[in-house]
Amino acid sequence: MKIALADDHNLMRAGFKNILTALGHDVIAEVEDIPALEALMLDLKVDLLVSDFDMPGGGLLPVLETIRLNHPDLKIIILTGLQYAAVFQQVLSSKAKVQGLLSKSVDPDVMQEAITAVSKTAVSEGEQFIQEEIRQLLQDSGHNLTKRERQVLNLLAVGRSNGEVANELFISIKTVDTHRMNLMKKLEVRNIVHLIERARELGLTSL
Amino acid sequence: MKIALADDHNLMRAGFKNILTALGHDVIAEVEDIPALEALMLDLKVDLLVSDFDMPGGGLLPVLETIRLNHPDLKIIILTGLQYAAVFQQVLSSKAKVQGLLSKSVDPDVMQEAITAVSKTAVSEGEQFIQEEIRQLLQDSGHNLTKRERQVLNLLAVGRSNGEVANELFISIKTVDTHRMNLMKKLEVRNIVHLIERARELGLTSL
DNA sequence: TCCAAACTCAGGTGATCACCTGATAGGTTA
DNA sequence: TAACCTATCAGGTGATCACCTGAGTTTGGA
Repeated sequence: MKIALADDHNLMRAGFKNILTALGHDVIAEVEDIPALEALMLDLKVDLLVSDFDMPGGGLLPVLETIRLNHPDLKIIILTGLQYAAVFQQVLSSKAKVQGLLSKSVDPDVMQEAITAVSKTAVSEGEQFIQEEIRQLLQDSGHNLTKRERQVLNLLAVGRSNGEVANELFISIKTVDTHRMNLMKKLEVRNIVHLIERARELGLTSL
Repeated sequence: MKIALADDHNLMRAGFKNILTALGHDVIAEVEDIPALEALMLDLKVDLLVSDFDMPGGGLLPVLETIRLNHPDLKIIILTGLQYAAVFQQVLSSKAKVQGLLSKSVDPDVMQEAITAVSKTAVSEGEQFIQEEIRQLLQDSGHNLTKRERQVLNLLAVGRSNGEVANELFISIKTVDTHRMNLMKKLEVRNIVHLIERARELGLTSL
């Protein structure tokens, strides 16, 4: 199996490479940020892409979606050190059609299992190998914010005041206030700091 | 060289192990959280401890300080994925007398360099191998919060209001207000969200 | 087409925040 | 001893937050 590796941590990459090589695969390319990944996949042909989720240089998913267009059969396994339910949801529901989702704390054994499982089924079948812990986490998280509420939350999370949010979204301060109140009710908090904190935990902000 | 490895990410550990083994060292123990590390080092004799900084189960440095008491000659290299100046400062100024400080994005080559350098000098000499990037970061960061200001900041960072901080520290709300104002001046921000954010960037909070 | 949800906005209230000046007291260092 | 920093607290002001009720409009789905 020919594999491309993406991770911004050298040591992590070196580790993967060793593990993957030990499993009999060929790591034929490595990159350490999003732009490099995008460039690499323009003309490279690999069977599997193993990529870290949080790398510098942009969002991973949009790039993966682009890559997917030219590589309909490429298997993709994503690793992440993050523990936010919504991150996982984003990954799983992305048009990039990711086949595997693992936490970095995963056992090498489970990783091998994931690779085996992923390599056996075609991308078109839509099968996904999701680590047990992640599956659990996804079940536990229940939130249902509206589009507008997410927008407001994102702006609040980067330190905007009610007034500033109102200006940026072209709505009244009072409307922002209402959204904020609804957000706090839904997320069960009583001040901004906790609101932001909770939002991050759920991965609702744009990080 | 007999080495103990501590990291909560299995893959990372596996990677280290491969690299270290390739360099001719013996990884004779691995742990994945702070309590396990503490327990392990009670009676284990190794030459070098390679440890991740941010692991579950408590703060690393206090445990290292305890370990140091029984292992005056133990070499310690710390790795971290965090990019906060104060984290580095804490590590470097700790009584644990850490010999090496590396980012996880470090080159395996540099890691080898670090191990070599560390293994050559005695702990008592106080030499420290610090990765170039970290050295840079340390130079760029200039802040000087007082003890009380740190306390207040830590409480604010976990979502306490002025009044709550006042109660917990047995001081007046007005005093808290003054501290808060001074904090905002020193950290050059204009509201709590940014204050907390900035504090985290600098690693001033207790994470 | 009709309902429910989402989005919008207003009015009001008390608490808290952000910002200021000024003051007292203890500790450190020059 | 003087200068300085730290920590404490007070008074005040305008802005914002947290919380509530109520209500009109738009939108999407049944």
